[in-house]
Amino acid sequence: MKNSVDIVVNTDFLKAYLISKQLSESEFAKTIGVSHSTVNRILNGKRNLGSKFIGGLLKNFHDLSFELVFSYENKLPKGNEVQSVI
Amino acid sequence: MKNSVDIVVNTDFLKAYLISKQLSESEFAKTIGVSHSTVNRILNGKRNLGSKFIGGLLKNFHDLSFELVFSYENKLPKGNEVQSVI
DNA sequence: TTTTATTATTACCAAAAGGTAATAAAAGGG
DNA sequence: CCCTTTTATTACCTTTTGGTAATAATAAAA
Repeated sequence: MKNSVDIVVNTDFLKAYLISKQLSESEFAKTIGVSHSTVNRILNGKRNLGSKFIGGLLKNFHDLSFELVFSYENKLPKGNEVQSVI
Repeated sequence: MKNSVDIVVNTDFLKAYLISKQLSESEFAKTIGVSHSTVNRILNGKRNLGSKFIGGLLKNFHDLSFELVFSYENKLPKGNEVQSVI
């Protein structure tokens, strides 16, 4: 399989945003229409983004634009990940 | 589960775009970094969008913007879909 | 019309994302 | 400090998405 491009979220930005708006992960999750665990895992880098998260966020937080919150990340084909040198 | 928002693609627009650019589904798939079957299923409404499709498209086709190709769709919680009357 | 190549569709399976519910951690109130 | 409430984390399972490969459909060439 060739190189693909995933969408990733700027977690530091989003965490700061939630703090500035005094929103808990659960409140945020409820607003964008996903479960609190989904939000938690995404903020902690344990899950990639799905269409629900992206859509829910952009649809419900009009002060957050795609460019502001998300970016692209090149994913190498299976088995070609960069290995740790340690 | 509450109402969630999915991202959907304007299939008519995208199909017309591919024709205008003389791109087959396979060529398009290769460019955006997903398999041809993924493209086919999305164009025919048999699959929802994933982050790879969205990211691959926006990253590789700079004349296509998020607003131009995608839109939002409210999904009702499981078991609350609108039933056919027939 | 048969053969070959390209394009589109789908069955099958693997990987990833999402939810529920249980648990842990943190914050307040007494 | 103990009890309660809110918030965050994760184990377990279900649903959805993605790829490969097989098949079907279409087109182009001889």
